[in-house]
Amino acid sequence: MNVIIKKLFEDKNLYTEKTISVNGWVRTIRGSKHFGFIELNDGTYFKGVQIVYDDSLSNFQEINKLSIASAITVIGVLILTPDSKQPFEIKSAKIVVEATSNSDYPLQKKRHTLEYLRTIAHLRPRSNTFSAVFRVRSLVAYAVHKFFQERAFIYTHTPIITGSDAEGAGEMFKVTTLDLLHLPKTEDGKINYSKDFFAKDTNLTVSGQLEGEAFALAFKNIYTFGPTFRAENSNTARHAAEFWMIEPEIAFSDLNDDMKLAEDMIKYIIKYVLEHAPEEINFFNSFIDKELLERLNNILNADFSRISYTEAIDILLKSKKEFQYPIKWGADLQTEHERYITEEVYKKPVFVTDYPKEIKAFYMRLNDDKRTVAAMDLLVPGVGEIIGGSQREERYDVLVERIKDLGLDPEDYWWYLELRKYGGVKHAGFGLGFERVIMYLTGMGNIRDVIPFPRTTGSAEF
RNA sequence: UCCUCAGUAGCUCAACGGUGGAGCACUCGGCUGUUAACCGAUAGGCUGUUGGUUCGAAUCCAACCUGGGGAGCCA
Repeated sequence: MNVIIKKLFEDKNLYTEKTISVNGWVRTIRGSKHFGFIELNDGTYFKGVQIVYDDSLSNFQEINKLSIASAITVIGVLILTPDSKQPFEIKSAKIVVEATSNSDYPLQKKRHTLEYLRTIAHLRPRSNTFSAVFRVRSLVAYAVHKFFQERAFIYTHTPIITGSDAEGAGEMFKVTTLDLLHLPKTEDGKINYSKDFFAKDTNLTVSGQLEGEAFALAFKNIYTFGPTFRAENSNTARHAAEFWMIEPEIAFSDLNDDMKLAEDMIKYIIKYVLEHAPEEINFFNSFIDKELLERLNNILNADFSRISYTEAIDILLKSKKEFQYPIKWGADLQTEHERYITEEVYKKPVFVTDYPKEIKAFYMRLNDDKRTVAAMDLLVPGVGEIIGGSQREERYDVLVERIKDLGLDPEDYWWYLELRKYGGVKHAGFGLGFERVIMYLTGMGNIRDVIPFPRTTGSAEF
């Protein structure tokens, strides 16, 4: 009976004293003259199973010389070992070598730096750390869907290639089939996009929000979950050129409903991962971030704080702390300000709301004070901004004014504006950086280490 | 893009103006319960690149390349 290792850990009693077979790769091997031990990992579980072998095997010499990463099939009996480090092991009766490896295998039986592991992105998922990271990543993706589906949200696939170049969320990657060496030009010397594949200028999406709003005004509650692209020349541990974003959009809802949804979702995800990946979380708590478990548990039991931008400015002014950047109403909060508020003042996630309209996007709803908009950022200790959202401007005339104020052309937003003409109720939404959630849940400090094959400025290997 | 730190054996690091070392890994040998196994031996290098200073440069200087940390931009 062939069994995956995950099953062995889930229900070891079912297999105790039974003959089973397992497939897997050799993580480490400790051989001596007449017997030896193999730690076998098949990828289905964070931990591996210990294989005991001795010279009763016909191919004992071959097995004893296996190098790390060799693939084998083991047939043997599962034996409980309550006095050892591992709960059970397999006493092998037969070991078949399925694929050999080489002595120059770059992953050694020792600690490697994360920087080195990045240079071998094709092999790093076999390491403990990355095995745990990507197993958690898979779980979180599932938890996101589960959370929304349980609440009757419609999963919406917004376009990856977008014709709207005015989403305003950053530099975009151009999409074209034009011959870059022989670009067609118009009479005034500009590139003639009418000759391009889509007969217009197109880019990779920086947000599915505008299309998401269209669907929210048809399905009430929707969410997107897909790849997002930013061509910013960012060089930080929190930015990637290609990342995944979750963007719920809820109709008949205001900013408070939006924040409630965000808080519920974050807590749901944390709870789900704590329940379904205890081995991985314990590993992160031991080797990556000693305070991870405590922090995650605290969040489950605490209400997220909510303060307005204006209150945040007051707190910063009264803090008497020396900041590199001056505090002034109207200026955007700097990273050092955000960190102070979430890490030192509140020591937990904080929603900051109602920012000055000048520093936020055109689609955010203008508050009655005419100075601020119904925006919210969720700041969390260690990672910074994890969510950015707002109530959307549903008033046609106000929205047109805002578009014009920012020097944009209402013509470019014709369909977005039309949504306000036909049953355009109040609605709100937010964008959640998927990778930033993974960072928060694992304690990993660099976004490059929570994406299987990360794309960042100057780097698209693999 | 800016600031800052660092590039030495496969990996992690030492040597900081005067003949480049260690641990681990690899290879070989030993070992009857290991679990980052242990013990012994062998081997492994044009010190990121290019130029400069010097009798002499891994070491000092400059530029570039690559990577880390911070900032801006944001998710």
